[in-house]
Amino acid sequence: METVVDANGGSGGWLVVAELSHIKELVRQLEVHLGGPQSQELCKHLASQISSITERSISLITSFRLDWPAADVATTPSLLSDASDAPFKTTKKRKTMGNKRHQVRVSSAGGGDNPVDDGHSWRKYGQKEILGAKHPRGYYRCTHRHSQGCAATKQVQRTDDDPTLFDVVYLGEHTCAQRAAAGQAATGAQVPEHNQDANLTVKIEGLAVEPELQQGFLGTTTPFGLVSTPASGCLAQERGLFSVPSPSPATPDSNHVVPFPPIEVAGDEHFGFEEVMSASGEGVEDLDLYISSFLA
DNA sequence: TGTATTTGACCTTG
DNA sequence: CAAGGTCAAATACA
Repeated sequence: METVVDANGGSGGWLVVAELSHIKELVRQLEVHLGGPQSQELCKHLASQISSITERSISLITSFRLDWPAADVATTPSLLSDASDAPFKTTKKRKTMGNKRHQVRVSSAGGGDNPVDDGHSWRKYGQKEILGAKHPRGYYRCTHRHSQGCAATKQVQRTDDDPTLFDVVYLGEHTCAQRAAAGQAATGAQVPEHNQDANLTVKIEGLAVEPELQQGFLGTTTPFGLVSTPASGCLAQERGLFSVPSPSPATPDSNHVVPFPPIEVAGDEHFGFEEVMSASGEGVEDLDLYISSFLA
């Protein structure tokens, strides 16, 4: 199993997260050793490490901001604005159901139309040709829409430049009690077809820094901060904690689904990772502030 | 036979 | 009015 996770088509996003995770750990150590017997030397050493890692993170952030594909640049500004929630390359702003919106970019090596089993069972209810896009957009709603009134929907669209890549937009919150089923879905119990999680690559457009996710995400000890703990509920699943079938060894031709918090666009209490990256263009001091918030 | 998908029509929004 | 989003009848599939 090989896991390819990415913020912008490279490995920079995860590297930054790994670095930030490292910083957080160092800060924790710093707090522990403050006032201790050898605190001065130790704290100096830790502070110096924090400083150098922070600088590395800054350069990483800066570099993959420059690496942004044109399509993403076209899309991203709208994602950062509450007033504009048009997905992908659209020119029209349209109000869609619910306030919650997350976008992830997912790749399917299997080549199917449904790129990822995200732990929920979805029912397709429409498909539409989108102006300016080479591929139609598929519309999915939660299978439990009628039985439990679950309002979650998602939109899946192949990217223009890479047919194996999908942009997936999650809209609305899952209110269904599908938690148990979601766990089973990783083993193929709930999703009747297109369950390709044995052959998947997930590329992350960005991440939201949510308190509960920070803890799981940054506090993890797995490589690149992959969260292997089960999601705490339907909501957490919906927020993009993709199911992880098994942490098996990497092989060149297979991937597994990666848990990762996708962009959360609407939500006052959260800020997106891309906002952090935007801040990098406005000076290091601002960025440090953002990173501080990130770690807070 | 029940459930999921397809697809054209209709609705909503800017 | 154009384009995105949803509905629902027809169809496919297990």
